[in-house]
Formats: sequence, structure tokens, C-alpha cells
Amino acid sequence: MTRAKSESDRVMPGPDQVDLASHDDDSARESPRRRAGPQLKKGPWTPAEDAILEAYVKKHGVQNWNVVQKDTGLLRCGKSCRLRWANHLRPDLKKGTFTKEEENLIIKLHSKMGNKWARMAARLPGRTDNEIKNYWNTRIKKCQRTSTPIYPAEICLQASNEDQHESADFSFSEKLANDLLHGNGLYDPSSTWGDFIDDQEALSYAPQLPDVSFSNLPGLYFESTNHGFVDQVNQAEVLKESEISFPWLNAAINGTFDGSHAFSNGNFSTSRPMTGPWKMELPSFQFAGSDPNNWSAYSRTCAAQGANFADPCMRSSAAMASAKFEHMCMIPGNSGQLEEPLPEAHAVSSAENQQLSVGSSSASTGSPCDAMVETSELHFLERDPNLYALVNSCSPASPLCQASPDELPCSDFSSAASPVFVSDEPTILQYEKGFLLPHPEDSGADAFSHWNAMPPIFQ
DNA sequence: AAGGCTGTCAACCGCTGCGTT
DNA sequence: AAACGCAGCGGTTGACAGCCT
Repeated sequence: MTRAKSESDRVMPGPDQVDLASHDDDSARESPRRRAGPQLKKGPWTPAEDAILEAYVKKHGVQNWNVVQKDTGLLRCGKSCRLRWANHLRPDLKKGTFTKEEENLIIKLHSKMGNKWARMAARLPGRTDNEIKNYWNTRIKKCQRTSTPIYPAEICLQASNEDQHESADFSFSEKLANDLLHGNGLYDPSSTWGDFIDDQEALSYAPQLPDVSFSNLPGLYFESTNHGFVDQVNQAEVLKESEISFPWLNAAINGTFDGSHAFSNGNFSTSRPMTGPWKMELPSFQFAGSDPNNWSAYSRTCAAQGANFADPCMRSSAAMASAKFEHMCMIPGNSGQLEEPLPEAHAVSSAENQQLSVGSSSASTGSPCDAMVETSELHFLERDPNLYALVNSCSPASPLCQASPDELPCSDFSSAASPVFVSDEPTILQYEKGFLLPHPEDSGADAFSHWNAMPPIFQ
């Protein structure tokens, strides 16, 4: 899209829009002397400002951006100057829309790196992290709306294959690990789990997880993924799949890992450092925006069919299970960003909670998930309001919750196909209990003992 | 024509890491 | 060791243009 009006033509902020620099976090740390300096301008840059900055940088180079601001008299903080230069005035910038090759590269890089825009930009000469970020966010929205895969199969496969040969410090397999933690469902449908297992690097992350509290790990994964297995498919088959795909998972359930990577006290203990950046980001709702039409093919019994917001956990797992891992890449909505879907999920959750007089004993909040959280050992949820909101936002249709299937907004829901939905079953409690992982502080000998209460599928 | 929606872009904000003092 | 200053990163927001109803 061409913009008829260039940025420099935009109306500059009026005097009332000129903000004090003290609002800036950098400025807030500045010395009192500098804080007393001139008011700094915000908003779009004018051509005159651009010219001043450009001339200065060409003459002096890029050194201290705060000095630039001082020396040129620009009413812009150094941070703003740096951004303007890096994103607009740099001579090596490539303008215009991304080429198809660049788009493919971005997709591939994102499959490997996640939201590492700066690193991706380093692989795209003339492109800025901001451009790539904007492109990706737009793509996310588009894919969500059109129910198209964020990661086209061939690109995923390509990335996966290249991963064996590259020395990228944040490989596709690591991204995969990351996304497992996030509950993402973005994996290559053509490259099945078998492919990943065949890949010497694929899934190698499993025992190589950093010393992140293990209590955070499978919980997130199970929450987002494994619930629906029980609902949708032959459990033995699923178990078989999970054994194949997640040797570490089974080892975890058994309390041991093969090789030198034992876990104890609720933590993975790694024998070699995690390569590349690893951040325990919040899990994403990967499926919130997906098209029900896509899922209906796989999950006729999905309790969430017909709901505006279907439990992403359930939908993801249902599809994964039903498609037998053959469709794990085709998940629109994988933005790696929690923020976008979360409010929606939360809002819908609230709305549905009001609709449902679930047989939950959650007297305080009415949310079945609340009861779970309140009575759980899931301390990390309590500590993390976002994660709490995430779990709490689970639709009552989620097996996480204790809603009766009869009360679910699904006409063709089959309770028989989903034993965990039987709210009165003691197994629900066990399920939750087994589901909830011990807090690191509860890392006694029996810290994982209630894993034995896992559903049969995990035993 | 008007209003809503979506896409695009630029800029800001908050935070982190690292080097220096 | 702690405080400080800076660069950089990723997330978010707001403005604007174009399209659609």
C-alpha cells in the first residue's frame, strides 16, 4: 500500500503534545542537570530534523546518541535519534515492500528464532527489525483471519532440514522446544514428529532445557496440548505417539531421564548450557483465531464447536490428536504473543462463566478454573498474573475445568468421547492434581508423587 | 457520502544487558 | 559491589490510507 502522505507531511504534534522528556525512562535516570534541559519533542520527525540528524551522523558517525541530541540541538532524545537513524535515515536501508524471497526468509527465520526481530533483521540486509516486526504482526493477523498457516509446510520443512546443517544458536529445534513450552502448535504438518525424531537435533532440547523450574514446564505444555488427547483419540495410540515424540516427557513422568540429564527437585539439570537465547516467555494462545472450519474436520466432538472462542487448549490438542500429528504446523494464531488473544480469551471466559452454572464448587469466582487454581499447587500461576489469566481464561469447555458437557455450548458434544469432562468423576480431581506440578519449594521426595494420579494416558 | 474495518507504518515505552565510574 | 549511562530489543500504540458496506 502506498501512502499518499509521507511521514514528514504529517501534522506535527501541537505544543500540547510535546511531552516532557522526564516521562522517558531513560531521561528519568538522567542527572538532575540534564533533566532540567529542554523539553523534548515527540511524534513524527520533520524533514528539517531529519536533515540535521543525517548531517550530524554523516559527519561524526554513530557514537553517543545523547551527544547527538546535545550537539545538534534537536529536541529529540538520543533514543529517538538512534531509532530515526536506524529505521529511516541509514543509507543502506532498502525501501519498499518485502520481496517474496524476503518474506519466505522471514518466515523461515521466525520458525527458527521466534520474535528475535533484530537478529532476523541482521539476516535481511537493508531491512530493519521494526519492518520485520510489523510485517510479521500483519501476517499473524492475516493468517488468523484467513485460517492459513503461519508457517507454510515447505518452509517449516526447509527450516527443519537446514537446522541440521546450520550452526544457528537458536535452531528450529530450540524454537520448537520454546513453542512446546508455549503450547504453540505450529509444527510442520508435512514433517511429522517422526521427522523430528529422525532429526538428530530435533527434540534434543528436551533434556537440554535450561535450569528452568520444571514445575513450569510440563504444566504449560500439558495445559495447552495434552488435554485433548484424552478427549479425542484412542488413548493408547496417543500414548504411543507421545512416547515416540517425547521420550523426555515419558522420562519426566517416570521421574528420570536417560543419560546425564537427570531432573531432580523439580528442575531440569543440564549438563551442557543451553545454546542461544532462552526466555521463559508466557505461553501463547495459538489457536484463538483459527477458523473453526479447519478444526471441525478433525474434531467433530470438540466441545468448543460453535463457540466464538473455543478453548484453544482443547482445539489444539484435539486437532493434533485427531490428525495424528500431521497437522501441527497449520495453526494460525501463532504469534508468539500472548497479549493479543488473551484479552479476548479472558473476555469470553468471563462471558461464558456467567452463562454456565457449572457444577463446580468454586463458590468464590464462579470460574471452574479458579477453583483449580485456588486449590492447586500451581504457585507459579499465583505469582504470574498473566499466566493466571491465561489459565483462568480457559473456557469452561476446557478439560481444565469441570464443566459438565451438557452445559457446554456444543450441540454434538459427546461426553463419552471425553471422559475428563465428567465433572463428578473423582478423576477430575486427580487429573487436576496430577496435572499440577509441584512448586520448587515442594521438592521433597514425593514432590512428583501425584504424577501417579495422572490420567491413564500418562501412566 | 459516511462510517467501520483493515493494513501499514512510525514512533514510543518499558525493559535488559553491558560497560564504565 | 553498586550506581549510572547507554545501546539495543521487543511490545505496543496511534495515525493514516484504502477498501468495503
